[in-house]
Amino acid sequence: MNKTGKITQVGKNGPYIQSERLKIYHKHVDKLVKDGYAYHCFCSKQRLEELRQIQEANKQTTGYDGTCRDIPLAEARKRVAAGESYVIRMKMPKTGTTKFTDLVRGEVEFTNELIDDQVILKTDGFPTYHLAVVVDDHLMGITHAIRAEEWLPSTPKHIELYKMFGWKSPEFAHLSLLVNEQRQKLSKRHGDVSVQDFIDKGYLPEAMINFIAFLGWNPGDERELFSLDELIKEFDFSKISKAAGVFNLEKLNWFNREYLKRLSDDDLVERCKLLLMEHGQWNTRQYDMKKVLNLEKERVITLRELVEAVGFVFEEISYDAEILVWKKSTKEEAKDGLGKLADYLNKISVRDWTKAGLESKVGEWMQKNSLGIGNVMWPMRVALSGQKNSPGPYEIAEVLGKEEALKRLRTAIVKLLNC
RNA sequence: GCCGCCAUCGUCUAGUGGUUAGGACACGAGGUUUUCAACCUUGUAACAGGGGUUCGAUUCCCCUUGGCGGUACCA
Repeated sequence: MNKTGKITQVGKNGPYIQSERLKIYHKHVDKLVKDGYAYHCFCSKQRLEELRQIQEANKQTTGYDGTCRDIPLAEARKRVAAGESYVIRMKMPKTGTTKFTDLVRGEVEFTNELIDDQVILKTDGFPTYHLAVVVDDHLMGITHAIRAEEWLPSTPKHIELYKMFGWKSPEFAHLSLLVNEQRQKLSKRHGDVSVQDFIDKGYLPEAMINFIAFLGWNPGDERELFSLDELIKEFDFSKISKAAGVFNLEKLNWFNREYLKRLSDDDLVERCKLLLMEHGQWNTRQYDMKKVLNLEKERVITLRELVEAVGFVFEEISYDAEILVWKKSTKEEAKDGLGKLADYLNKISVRDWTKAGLESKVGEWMQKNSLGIGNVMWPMRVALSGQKNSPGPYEIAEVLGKEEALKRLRTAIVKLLNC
């Protein structure tokens, strides 16, 4: 895909757009018809519909009844020339079974008689998937058809088509479905979300890949964190599980947090860039983005949550004065402590204004003056963040810088005076 | 209905003819902690049921049950 979202040609077996391959499909269908492996079917949709209803009413296997199967080719051609509309169906053998070895399921066998004469070319001249997949895969040199389990029942049709063309069929591997909490196949119709939705929410691609890969595969030992390269290196069909996997959001969240934690500062900033721009917080020179993002990195699940969580750094904070008071403390103590703290902090040089510097200096100062959690630590943290729950006071102070931190402390003191 | 696939903790799974059935997520408890997270310790929790085969089955076979998928001029 290019920047405008248009699919561009990459391989050397193109064209890759179905409408541009119509001639190819027609050529192959013609061959099948000529060889007696496919036939024109003139049955109307209406007749087919009625047929199915009757079959259902009689509890029979539904499927095409073969009405047009034995129309001589010459006659069929005449009817086509006369303008009758038609489709082309493949002529499934009526006897025997189709057996194949699936790379994940092992031997699978289907009774041919029960398999429908599948439409391979529609009235509008387009192929159905069944024809297209076989023709394309062969022409494009596909060696392994790896697809979801929902295709397993139509595989005999594909194998039969390969035989009709005289081609070698690829290896088949039918992967178990990914299902939702209700254990149904994941689909938009059930309100399930797409990969793009997760990316938009700020899930990391590598976490998604790791998570999904482990839904149905694992290395056989207890390792869980795998990069794409490692997955490729260790992958083995025999280790794919056959049961459907439930898409478990909790586990994805865990993976995402693990990957988030491991991101380098630079990488983290880069990945949050777009999100920060959305919030109008990208071009603020005032703060060091690496430090800002590190503030909340270990407390959130997604990048979007991260950016939202650090909002308090950039925005004017508003909060209830009451939360400045620690649960085991009083308003007076908070006010008093905050006042003393502001005076003390004012004397600290900008050079010492780091998390570690503040921690040791303020710690020492508190000890000397018998101050602590209730009158300093808690109110300070709330004054800086405006939140009951937040990162620690010293790290926020460092990020905000001396000037902004002191401003927020003074605001808090005023708030306490007025309530 | 018919055809097919599948079946170990709630979830993802490891595992073997004889194991205290292991791990991870989630959950519970305790610890650490100025809050929330994080972190550490720890706990609860599974072989769907019934028949075989076998000295012995969670493991191999059959049946049942259950779940899912397919049954289109969709993919």
